[in-house]
Formats: sequence, structure tokens, C-alpha cells
Amino acid sequence: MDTQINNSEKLSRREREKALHRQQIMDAAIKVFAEKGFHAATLEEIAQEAEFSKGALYLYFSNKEDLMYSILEDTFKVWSVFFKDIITGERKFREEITDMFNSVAEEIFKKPHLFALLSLQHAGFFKSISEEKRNEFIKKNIQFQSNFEIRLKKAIENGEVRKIPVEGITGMINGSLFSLIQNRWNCQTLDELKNAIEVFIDTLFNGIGKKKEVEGA
Amino acid sequence: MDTQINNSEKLSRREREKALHRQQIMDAAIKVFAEKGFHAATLEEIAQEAEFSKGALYLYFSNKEDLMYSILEDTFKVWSVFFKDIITGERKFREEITDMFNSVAEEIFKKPHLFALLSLQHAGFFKSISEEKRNEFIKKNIQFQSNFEIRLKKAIENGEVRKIPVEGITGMINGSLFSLIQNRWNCQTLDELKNAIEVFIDTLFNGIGKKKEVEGA
Amino acid sequence: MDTQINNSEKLSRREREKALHRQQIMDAAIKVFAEKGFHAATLEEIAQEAEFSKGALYLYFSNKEDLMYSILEDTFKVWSVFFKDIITGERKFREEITDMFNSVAEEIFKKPHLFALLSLQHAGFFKSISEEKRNEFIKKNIQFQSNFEIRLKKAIENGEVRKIPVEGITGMINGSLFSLIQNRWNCQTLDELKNAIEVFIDTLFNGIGKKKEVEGA
Amino acid sequence: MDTQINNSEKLSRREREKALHRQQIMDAAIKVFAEKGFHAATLEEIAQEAEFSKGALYLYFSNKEDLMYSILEDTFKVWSVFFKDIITGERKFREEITDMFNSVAEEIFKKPHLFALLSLQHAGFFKSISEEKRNEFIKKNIQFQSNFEIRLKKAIENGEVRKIPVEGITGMINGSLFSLIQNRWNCQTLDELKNAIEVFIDTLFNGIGKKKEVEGA
DNA sequence: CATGAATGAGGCTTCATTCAT
DNA sequence: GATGAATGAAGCCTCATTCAT
Repeated sequence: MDTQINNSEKLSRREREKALHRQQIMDAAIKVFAEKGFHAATLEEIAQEAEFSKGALYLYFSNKEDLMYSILEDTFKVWSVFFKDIITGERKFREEITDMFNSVAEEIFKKPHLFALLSLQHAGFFKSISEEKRNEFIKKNIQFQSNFEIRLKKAIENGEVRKIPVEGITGMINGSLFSLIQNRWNCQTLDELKNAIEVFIDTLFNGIGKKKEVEGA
Repeated sequence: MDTQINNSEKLSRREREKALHRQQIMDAAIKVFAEKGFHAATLEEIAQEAEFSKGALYLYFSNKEDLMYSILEDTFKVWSVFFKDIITGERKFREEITDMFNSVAEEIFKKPHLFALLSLQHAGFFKSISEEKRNEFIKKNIQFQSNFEIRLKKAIENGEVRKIPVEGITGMINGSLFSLIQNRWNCQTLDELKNAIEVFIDTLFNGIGKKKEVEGA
Repeated sequence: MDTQINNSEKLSRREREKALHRQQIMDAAIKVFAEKGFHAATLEEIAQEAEFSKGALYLYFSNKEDLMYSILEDTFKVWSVFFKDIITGERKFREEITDMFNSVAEEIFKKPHLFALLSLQHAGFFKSISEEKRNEFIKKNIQFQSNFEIRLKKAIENGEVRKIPVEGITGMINGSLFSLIQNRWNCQTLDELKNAIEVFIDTLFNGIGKKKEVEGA
Repeated sequence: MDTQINNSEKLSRREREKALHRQQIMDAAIKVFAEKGFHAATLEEIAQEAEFSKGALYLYFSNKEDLMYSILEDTFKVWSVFFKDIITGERKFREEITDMFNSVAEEIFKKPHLFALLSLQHAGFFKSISEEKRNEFIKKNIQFQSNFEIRLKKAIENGEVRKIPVEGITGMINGSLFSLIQNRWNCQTLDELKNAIEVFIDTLFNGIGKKKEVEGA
């Protein structure tokens, strides 16, 4: 039990430093990968950005691919928790999904490089990693998607959402989320973006068709 | 007199062959770029795919970047026409937008590599081309976006679409279109995809909210 | 006998054209080789300068090296006659050597490209031709040098030149001749250069030392 | 205190090694460039000669041209000092010029490759470097030539040399020096060459003409 | 004869990775 | 742990040479 506590809370200075340096390198890599893309980025540049030597990178990551992979993995971990805490199924679906978009929006403005990277490499990076790691990733991603579909189905059962094939709707929401990450829907400020999200959610639930007003009559 | 016509319409055998070979190389490049990404793709591989020697590529394109750029440029030309013919503003907005999605869907199944490339490189490639060419591209792209917004505004004026801020809706439609290109909304066949599009359009116009049924009551 | 005459004087149109084209290509090559050097010059550039296709060069010369070699060989033939007619040993040594320098000076202004090439490639080209051809060249060149030394010795015997080791003086004259070819002694016009030659010859025979005037006293 | 001195005079081991390796590569390059000429020489060959990998060359020089340029620049620096120390104008002109030729002769036997290179590339290399660097070189070279002319004029004023146009004589001396560098005046040993220089100097000052003996009468 | 498209060997250069210090 | 010099595989590109037309 003691060791348990040690493991999670009390790391030796060595270990704390190691973790710190690892993070510093990853932050630098996020920036450079985002600017140049995976292949065009050089370890030299990342090392300079991180203020380490090139050789030092190999003390923390086994190679360039591992560095990229580690970034994605860490990000994925954070996001998994992130979504799990928001999409709980305990609140209204509309609230939860609004929260999700807003939370993502906030993150985008906090870590612009990371999001640039995710958007840039969403597809591209997978082409350059090993089969094995790729499959690992896809599995996790599917897990996330299916979680979302489960929540959506529950919303349909609850009557929060009208009876529509979930496959049709998932592409729309995913695509919107992705374009949000990619270009912030061309919004310059967080406030602007949050307004756009409100419009989006309203449209998502009520559609763009005119009928609604008619029905209000 | 015949020769006159020949000059403008019929190219010499040499010229026809040159144009053909150029296209063959571009097709091969589309495939390889799509599989590997711009940087990871090698000219050797493209040449092999095209069944030419490496050196031959340089008879048709001045370098690797020019090859990629030519692909995008050609594609853009085709697409410009493509959209102009569909989004005319002369039919109902719902019809036109449905057509657009269906047409894109058909193209996707016709030229899967090209679409994979477009999706893959949407962001990534721009990092590796010259400032000048990049700006040229962005300009054209903005033109396209603004054309779409104009059509949307017209639809609002017509009463085809309820009064909502166009900025909010553009991200949603663009994102959906992009995710369609990227992963076909995970559909395996064209029919499946067309069904999904129908659902999507219905959702887009009527929303996912339950109220509609209520209103029908 | 008839054929003899034919061979030397009456060539068929075909043959005359062939010889003409060959010369045109060589002239173009002289220019380009002189501008770029042997290795940096491309056959494409030479072909364009000659207004032929690249492939045509191979109808007249077996390869790039052969083209260069042919230029040097032709030049050497011309020069051999050239020197033989001037350095006859029948006139005064001072007259003959003055004539030689002046004749070279005139040629330089007539065929600047060729001289640029000779100067440029004097040493450099030999590094890139086959052992065999190189030896052939060196043999001829030695022949020329020894002819010159024979003339010089004769002049010493005649009393035209004082008794000095010929080896010591040959380097001086050769070097001067070479620097003349190389940079025209920095003269812009032929007249200017001829004046410089006069000074040079005077210095060569009388030295730069002051004593001469003393002796005149 | 020692360390203070160390800073200005003693480089760290790293730095010393770096300077050494740089020099080793330059020495290898001198040899290969001299044997093949700039264009025909390959970095592979230079690297092998230097017993480094090809990639290592790029740690010390930014590219092939820079390598060649660095050689010339270094050489020029050495020679500038070299001439400045000999042609001081404080001794007799005949002594100084004799020393210069003898010193060059000694250098030639010490660093044969370098001299082969200088001779080989005197003209040729300039065709392949950038306009800017070329002008830099020409400027320095002109400086050297004009220094020599100044010394010559002084010698004329002093009465060491008879009144002759300096332009006429400069070509002769330069040419002789150049042919000395180029082929050692065909001498096999240093002693042989020094004898030739003595003859040359005598001829330079007294001319090759017979009159001198007359004057002695 | 003449062309120029095609080839492919070979050059320059970059950069992920290793390793002695 | 940290460094950065060294490596060498691999990529882009050029160009002498060939050959079908």
C-alpha cells in the first residue's frame, strides 16, 4: 500500500525530472509536428525547441514514431476521461452534447498546437506508423465512437431525440466536431465560437427547415 | 479546312501521348500520395506505379511539389465546374444540396484514391508548398465557400431555410461533407451511403429533436 | 587520281552537309564548354546552341568526350600548321617570335570562345578523358615544345640569343604565351595588346635590368 | 590564470578536433579536386580519401561549393601573408622577386596537390561558384596584382629596373609564375627547379639578347 | 537523317539513429 | 543523464545515352 502511494504520488526527484523532461519534449514535438507535419519535422528542430540535444530524445522515446505515438496516446487518454466525464448519460442529451462542444472549444483555445497537430495528422499520421500500433489506435477510437452511439440510442429511447438511424447522424456530429477542431469554424475568439456552437446545437435539434415556425403557429 | 479544325481540336499523336502519360503519372501519384502522404511517398514508388522510370517524371513535372500541385489544381478545376453545375440557385435548396452530397458520394466511389488524397492532404500538404502557390489555392477555396454562403442566404430569403446565422451552419455542412469524403461515413456501398445521405438531409432540415412529432400532433 | 580529286575537293552534297553540321555542332560546343566547363556543360545546351536535337549529336560524335576531343584535335591541327608557317627558322628569331605572339593575339580576338575553352580546359579536361587519348595528346604537345626548343637552340648557335639553358627560358615564354591566351594580359583591344607584345619582346631580349643604358654610355 | 590564456590560445579538445577534421577533409578535397576537377570529383571520393562518411562532410561544410570555396579562401589567406612578408619593398627588387619564386618553388614541392588544384581551377572553378563569391575573390586578387605593380614601380623609380611600362612586364612575370605552379617548368627536383629560377631571373633582368656581351666589351 | 521521349546510373543532400565521451 | 559528432541509408534530381518513330 505504501508503495501504491509512492507510485502514484511520491516520485523520486529523478523520476519527477524524467517525467518533466519527457513532457517538455512532447510539447516541443507537438508544436513542430503541427507546423511541419510528421515527416517534414526533424528531430533536430524538435530538440532545439525543447532545448535538449538530439541524442536526449532517445533517452525518452525509442524513435521518432514512438514520440508521435506517445503524443497521440497521451492525448487520447486525456480525451477519454474528458468525454467520460461529460457524456455520462446522467444529464439531458442536449446539455451533454452542448457541453462537449463547448469543452472542446475551450481546449482548442488552450492548446492550439495540439489541435493543429490532431487535425493535420488525423489521417496522415496513420499512414506512417506500424500496422500494429495503428490497429491499437483504431480499436480505441471505435470504442469511443460506439460509446457515443450508445449514448445517442439512449437519447432516442428517452425520447430526447426523434427516431432516426444513428449511423446517419454520427457522421454529421463527428464531421462537425472535426471541422471545429480543424478551423474553429473560422472564429477568432472563444466567445464568437461559443455563439456559433449555440446556433449549431439549435440547428442540430431543430433543423434548418422552415417548418418549425409554422408548427409554432 | 479540315486541318484548321484539327489544329484546335485534334492534337498530334505526340501531343496526345504526352497528355496521356502525364495523366497516367498523375493517377499513379494520386494513389501513392493517398497511401503514404506527400512526404513519405517516393518518386521511385510513383514511377513504378505509373510504369515509367523515375527520370520520366521530370519530363512532365518539374519536381515532386509540382506534381502534387498539378493534381490539386486539376482536381480543383473539375470540382469548380462540378459545383457550379449543381448549386445553380435555380432549383430548391434542399434538392440542390441533396444532389451535391449524392454527387460527391458517387465520385468517392469512382475515384477513391483521389478522395483519400484530398482528405489526407487537406491540411498537411499546404505545409510543404511555396507561400505563393498556397495563397493561390486559398483564394480559390474562399471563393467556393463564399459562393455556398450566397446560395444559403438566398435560401433563407426564399423561405426555404429558417432564419439562422449562415456562419453557424456552414461549419456543420462543410464538416459533414468533409467527413463524408474522409471516411464515407463508414459506409461500404454506394447504396448504403445514399441512404445515409437521405437521413442526413432529413436531419439537417428537421433536426434531431423530438418536437417535430409533437408539432405534428 | 580522279577519286583523289574527289576526296579532297568534290564532296557530295551529303558529305558537304555532314561536314558543315559537324562543324556547327563543334562551334556550339566550343561556346558552351568555354562558358561552363566540360562537366558542367550539358549536351542539351550544346544541341540548342547548335540548333539540333540532342540525338543528332550522336550522329556526328560518338559521345561527349569524343566531341571535346574532336575540338581539341581540330584546333591542334590548325595550330600545328599555324606555328610551322611562322616558326620556320628562316627569318630572325626575334621576328619569328614577335610574329608568333602577334598572330596568337589576332586569333584570340577572332575566336574568343575557343581561347576561353583552351585556357579553361588546358589542364582540367585531361583529367576526364581516357588514358589513351590523353597520351596521344601529350605526345603531340611534346613534339611542339621540342620543335620550339630546337628553334631556340638554333638561335643560340646563330648568336641571335645569348648562351643560356633553354629549359630555363622555355617556361618563361610558354607561361607568357599561356597567360596571353588566358587573359589577353588584360588588354581590351587588339592594338593595346600589340603594344604590350612589343614591350614584352623588348623586355625578353633586353631584360628589365638597368645595365643596358649603362652599357650604352 | 592558465585558463584565461587557454581561452584565447587553447581550444577545447572538441574544438581542436573539429578544426583538425575540417582540415583533414579539406586536404582530401584538395587532392581529389586536383585529380578530377571540381565537377568530376565526387563527395563520395573525397569522403573516402578523408576517411569520413559522406554525411560528415556536411558537418563541416554546407555543400560541395562551400568546400571548394573554403579551400581557396584558406589558401588565399596563407598566400597573402606569404607575399606580404617577402615583397616588402625593403630589400632589393631582384632579391625579393628571386625569393618569391624560390619560396613558391618550395611550397610546390611541399603541397603538390594544392598547386595542381590551383592550376587546374584557376579559371575553371570560377564558372561554378555564385556571382557574389566570385566577385569577392576577384576583388582580393586585383588587390594582390596592384600591390605587385606598386612594388615594380618603386623599383623603376629606384633605378633597379629600367623604365618600361609595368603592364607589359606584369603579364610576363605572372605568366611565368603561373606556368611554374602548373608544371614546375618540367623540373623533377627542387634543386633542378631552383637552378631554373636562377636562369630565369638572370634572363628576366638581362634579357635573352646577345647585346649584353657586346656591352661588356 | 533527325527527333525527343525514355531510361537509369550516379551525384548531392538530408536526417533518423548510434555511440564515445 | 546529456551531448553532438559520425554514420549511412534513402530521397530528389540531373543528364549522357539509347531507340522507336
